Amino acid sequence: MVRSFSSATKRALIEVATAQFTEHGYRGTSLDAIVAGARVTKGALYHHFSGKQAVFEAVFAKVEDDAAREIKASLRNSRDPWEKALSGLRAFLGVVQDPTYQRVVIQDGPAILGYERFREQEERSSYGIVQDIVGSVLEASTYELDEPMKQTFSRIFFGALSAAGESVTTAEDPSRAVARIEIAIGFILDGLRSLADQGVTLTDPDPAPGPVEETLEEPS
Amino acid sequence: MVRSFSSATKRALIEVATAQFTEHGYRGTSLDAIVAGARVTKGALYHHFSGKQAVFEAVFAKVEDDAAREIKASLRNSRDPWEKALSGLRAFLGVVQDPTYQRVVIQDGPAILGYERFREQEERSSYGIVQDIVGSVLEASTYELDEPMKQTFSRIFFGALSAAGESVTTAEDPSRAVARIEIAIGFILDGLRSLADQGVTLTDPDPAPGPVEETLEEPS
DNA sequence: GGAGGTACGTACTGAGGGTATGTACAGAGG
DNA sequence: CCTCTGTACATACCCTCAGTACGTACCTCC
Repeated sequence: MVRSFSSATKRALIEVATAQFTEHGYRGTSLDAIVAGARVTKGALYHHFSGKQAVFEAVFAKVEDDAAREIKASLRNSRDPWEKALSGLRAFLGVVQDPTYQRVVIQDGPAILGYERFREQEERSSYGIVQDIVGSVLEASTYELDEPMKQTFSRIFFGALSAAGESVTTAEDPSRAVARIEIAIGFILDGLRSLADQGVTLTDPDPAPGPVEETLEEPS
Repeated sequence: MVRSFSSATKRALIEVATAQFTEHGYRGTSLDAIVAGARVTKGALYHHFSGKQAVFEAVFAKVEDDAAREIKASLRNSRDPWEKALSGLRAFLGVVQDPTYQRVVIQDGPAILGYERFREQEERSSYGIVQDIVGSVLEASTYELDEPMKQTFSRIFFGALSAAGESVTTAEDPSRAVARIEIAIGFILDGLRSLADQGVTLTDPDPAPGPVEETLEEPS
């Protein structure tokens, strides 16, 4: 998890690759360009990585790691779950404005890693954080909430945040876009909070599926 | 917009390409495989398309088009904005379970088209629909809502729906996942509705940006 | 001091996207 | 009937680039 030192060559390769992937994307970046930038040859690259995709994965992991670290750091000061959600949101909106994060994680990530691996990676970083926050917020706003529903809400909010973040990047005035997003998310959270006072129950419908699922039926 | 007939060869190419892209993704599909499947040669392909990317764009456009048509059809029966939102949601969750939609639009789309063009395309189809629904729902739930905030809410909801849809595809039991999502979205909508009764105002902060913005302050 | 492992460099191969050119055919005009 | 031109392909070739095979310098430890 530390990824620690590695060799200087490997660090250089990742550094150059990060820049290249950010500027030209995965497809637009050749291994020759990477090794030239790092002042080595393909022999060196293939000594440290199994191929182009492995280089991308290393870059991806580092970018995600840095993002997660930054967001986590922003949560240190908040205690109240609602306040925590807001500061986490601000940090996330900052991260998502980073061109490298946009290109590597959002744009190329799903296609290159494949959706399975992409989600696994996100699970360990930004999504994991969102999951924690959403969980604590929802636990504070309803009387009953089971695990599946918590997952569902987390997914929904994570998607909302991602889309919101992306919209910031293309906005003519990013800072005002961020302000609008905070208002919108805050509005949604207010709505949830107002329901909390009424004590709502949120559980998975049909919670015990049972081992008897032989019925293979055609849905029309 | 009709894309009408074209030649039989072009249709065959798009058809085969759609299948190949769905199964092996953009990178995993070779032009040789496409032309072989369509019983023609590369000469034919390059007569109808400017290259591999153009083939993908044609496939993408068709998939998005079909999806939008399906969702729109589901809205015919509903009049109430809240009810409309729910039936649109169900249709969207259905569309997103299509493997072709997953692979072509969600997974490969952003990377191949580039984020700019990807968004432009979505603007014209699924996102446009979401925008309409979100707009009418929000207009029914607040007294004041300006255009920028409407856009912001649409982005957020669209991201939420996309993420929710994607989570369906990887769920062990998709039908239950859909049920959970409907509950979650319904819960959020309930929250918004409860705020509507209180008459909230949602407008862009600092609507007149004005040239005087010298105050650069650190939020700490 | 030589034996083995690490960290590269060099030269090559193959796949695949793209191009240049040839060709069959269908209508239009003389 | 016969060129003439544009369309709709087919064939052959090129070129980039990921991946591989192999060689080599250096360092360590016995």
